[in-house]
Amino acid sequence: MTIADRTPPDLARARPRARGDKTPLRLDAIVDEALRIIDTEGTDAVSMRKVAAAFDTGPASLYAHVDNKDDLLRLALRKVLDTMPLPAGETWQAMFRAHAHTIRAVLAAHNDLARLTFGTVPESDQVTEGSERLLAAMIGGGVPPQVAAWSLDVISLYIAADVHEGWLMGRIFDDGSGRPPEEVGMEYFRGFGERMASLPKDRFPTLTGHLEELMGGDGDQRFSFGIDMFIAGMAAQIPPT
Amino acid sequence: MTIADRTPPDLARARPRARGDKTPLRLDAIVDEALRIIDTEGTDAVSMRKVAAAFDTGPASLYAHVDNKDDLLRLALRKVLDTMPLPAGETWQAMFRAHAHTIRAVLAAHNDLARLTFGTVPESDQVTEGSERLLAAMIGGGVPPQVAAWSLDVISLYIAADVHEGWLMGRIFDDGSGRPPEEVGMEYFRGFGERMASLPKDRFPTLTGHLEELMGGDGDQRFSFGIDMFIAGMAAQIPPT
DNA sequence: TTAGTTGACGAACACCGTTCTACTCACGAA
DNA sequence: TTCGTGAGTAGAACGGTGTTCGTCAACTAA
Repeated sequence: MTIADRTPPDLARARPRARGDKTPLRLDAIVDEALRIIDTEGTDAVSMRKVAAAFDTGPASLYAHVDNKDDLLRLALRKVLDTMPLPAGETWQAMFRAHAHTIRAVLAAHNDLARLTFGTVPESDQVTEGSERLLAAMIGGGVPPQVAAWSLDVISLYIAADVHEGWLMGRIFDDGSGRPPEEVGMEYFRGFGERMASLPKDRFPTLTGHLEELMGGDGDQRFSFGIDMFIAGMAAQIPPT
Repeated sequence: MTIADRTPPDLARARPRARGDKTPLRLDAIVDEALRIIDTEGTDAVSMRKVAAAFDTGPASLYAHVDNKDDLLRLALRKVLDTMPLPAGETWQAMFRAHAHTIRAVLAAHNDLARLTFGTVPESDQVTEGSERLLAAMIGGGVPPQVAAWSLDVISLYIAADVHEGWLMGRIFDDGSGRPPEEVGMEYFRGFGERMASLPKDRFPTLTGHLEELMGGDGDQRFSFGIDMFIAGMAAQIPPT
């Protein structure tokens, strides 16, 4: 996900047409349905047939409104990005940190939607506005412009990856067995911890000697850690006054 | 991609069975074929039918050797991870930086294989060995153990994401039109630059005032930047002696 | 040698994205 | 107001997907 592009002004592309006693199809309703499926079942569960079924029609009807499935997913992503709060904070560090957490929360609220940001330029005025504010704060705070500029891309990539991986890990815990996710999760990590503990101590003395550090921390803590390391690294690039 | 698990000792699970005058199926050959398809067409191009076709049989025949397609992909990933060079360097920083670049290069040599690492624990003795060396170097160099431990996960995630995004961007440039990728790429970035330059200067003064920084740098430079920021951030956690 | 196990494999299932074609509605021009 | 046309709706079909089921026969162990 790199620097935002402008949001095109008009989301409608096809005019709704009567459908007997059914509600005419509208692009925004189609996008909403795609997003609803993402929110309940994840991005892979979105199929043109499933979206169309929600409108009691077949997949072919959607192609008057979207180019293809990727187009539909792109529009779903855009809808979410347009809800992104703007960055705020007293210092560039506080702003950067808070905004990173905000982006993560917004994306994470939509299962693995975040993966749609990989390799794309988000089409959202809101995100562009956020980038402007963040960039201004960093540069105003003394961060070299090149560092500040590249940080926008790098941190966006990191956030999207973190959300995506968090979602995947969550699916491991929701294994469909009907058992509570907490139970599945504890079992998973117990098994993993046992495998780590069973590493040969003579071959892997550092790993086995720091199991607590390696195994400790939840996803939020690890994410915060990564963001804080990055911020500290950027701060170290500020020339002395 | 988190800390490595031990590589199970034996890759074969089914005994090859005669097939008339055809070569009996073997798991390692199946995995090799999957990897070959990844290397030529990317991970999505791997289908059980396509893999099976290489052995002049149908997809059902593969299921004696792998549980399912995900299993096959997991084994392909493992094969690549087992080729990962071990970290080396005079300082923990040099080692960390070099190894990050090495991991990136190994993964990037296989199109979007990197995405298979998201949300998984890699089953590779080689990767475990590498983690041991890197962790020892960092802790030996004064990095707090908790920082060092979490850095392994965070940086692996960042690398995989960078490789994956790099691949996606590469696909944009290989648009199937037969035009040289360099030409397609230049056109893409020219278009993007024009859109950035067309942002309203009064609304986005910082973005428009730093187009050169925002647009500059290739994927390698941006990756290096991210790694170096992270290393600098970690170094800032080392207590004064 | 015999019996049991299981690898190989064809058929089929349920699903997928998309295109093609026909019908008909809605809009714009006269 | 009327008529022509473009395009939204939608069924059928194409070419594809992962996987299961059932059958045959190769292989191994006793």
